[in-house]
Amino acid sequence: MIRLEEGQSAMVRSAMALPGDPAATRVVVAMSGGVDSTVAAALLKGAGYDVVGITLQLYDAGRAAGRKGACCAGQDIHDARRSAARLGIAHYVLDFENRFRETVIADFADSYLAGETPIPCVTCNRTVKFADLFGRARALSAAALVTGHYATVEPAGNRNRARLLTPCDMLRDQTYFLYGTTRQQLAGLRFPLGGMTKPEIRRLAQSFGLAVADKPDSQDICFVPNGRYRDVLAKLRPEMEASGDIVDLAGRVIGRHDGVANFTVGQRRGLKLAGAEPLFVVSLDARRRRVVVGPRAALRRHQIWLKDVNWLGPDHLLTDSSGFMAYVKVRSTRPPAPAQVVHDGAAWRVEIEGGEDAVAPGQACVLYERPGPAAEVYGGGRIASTAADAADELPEPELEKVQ
RNA sequence: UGGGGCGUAGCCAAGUGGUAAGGCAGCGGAUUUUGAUUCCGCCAUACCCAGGUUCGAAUCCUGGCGCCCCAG
Repeated sequence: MIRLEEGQSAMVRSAMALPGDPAATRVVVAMSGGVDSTVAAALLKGAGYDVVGITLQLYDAGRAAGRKGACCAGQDIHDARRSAARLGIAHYVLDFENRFRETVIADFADSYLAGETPIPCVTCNRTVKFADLFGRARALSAAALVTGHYATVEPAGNRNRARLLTPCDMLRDQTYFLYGTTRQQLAGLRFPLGGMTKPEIRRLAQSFGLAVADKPDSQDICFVPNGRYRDVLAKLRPEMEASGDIVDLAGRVIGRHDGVANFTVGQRRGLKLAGAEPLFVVSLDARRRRVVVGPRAALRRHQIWLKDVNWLGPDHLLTDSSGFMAYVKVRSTRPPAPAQVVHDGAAWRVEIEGGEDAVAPGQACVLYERPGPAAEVYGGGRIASTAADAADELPEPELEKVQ
């Protein structure tokens, strides 16, 4: 039985921001089998909610069985089931394999085929987790769907929309993977770990006597065994194994590669080209099966065009045709950078003040109110294309310097 | 076959008598709920070959072999 201190319990209820008696309030917790979502379930149970745990089986359980750091198959499902039993909550495992294959994995493969670098986690969150799983939660009369993400949902309250905010523990910020969540989804979502730090979660897991307390954090793409995403692609889309030329910035052929999908913008390793200085992938040309490489200085980008934008921020920001100021992230692991965002009809353009290196089409560009914790996530989109700077020219002095 | 130069790890390259720098590539690890980046570690008992000089040679000498340049 999980017991929380009175203060803790109040904190959890406050974070959940649900009306009514917790005991009469059902919440569905998406339990991946990892520490975070397990502690989330434990906290809710401890705070008195009617907790139902759901674990999704997303891909071939056999292949990933026993693999550390995965989620949503094999060992992780067992971990989730065992944790739920220990917490004394109802628990269901739902087979979403087909749905996951048709949406997340298919999109993953198509994106690579187009010469992009996809983020399957973003697709998974907005479709399988927050659409399909959400539907099941509603069918169970749940007041909210809860996950172990490090992020914060601020319910609508008097405002006409819920807000997505960065968490307290910016080292664990997962909003980069959540920008695609719709306003409607957001209204029914809760992330109770948003106010806590990872070390705190580990300690809580210990104190609750959870077997997963020391389980390693998940990493790598969950449905890719051994981190070799190429093997998965080769099975799904054999045509992606086609070899092609590696060319320099001037278009000269300087090597061969064995499949565009093995590379992403900014990548250094695997080119097998020895030179005076390291070479990086500057762009991919899927149509001509070309990998364009250049020196580090050629990676800098100041301008980005977005597609499939999901807007979560205040609508008044979109009324000014000259755009608005925001802080943007083009990868999960770097702090957001100041930028001007111009929204012109269907087109979204982002001008990053200092530029960012290695901006890969297919990756996400997420817009923030400001850097740091408790900052609003304005939304974001997929990176469609990029330009070195506003004038669409490479910065000459830098290029000369490296030659 | 006159003259000159060069031959050091997969590539480039430092080292001119004292017991093999560095970069690139590669491999391994750390970091990372995507892909990358980054960081750390590993990576020539061996310096084209054979003799010789020397306490000691990749470094000096002799002879091969192989490249390159100039000249005719």
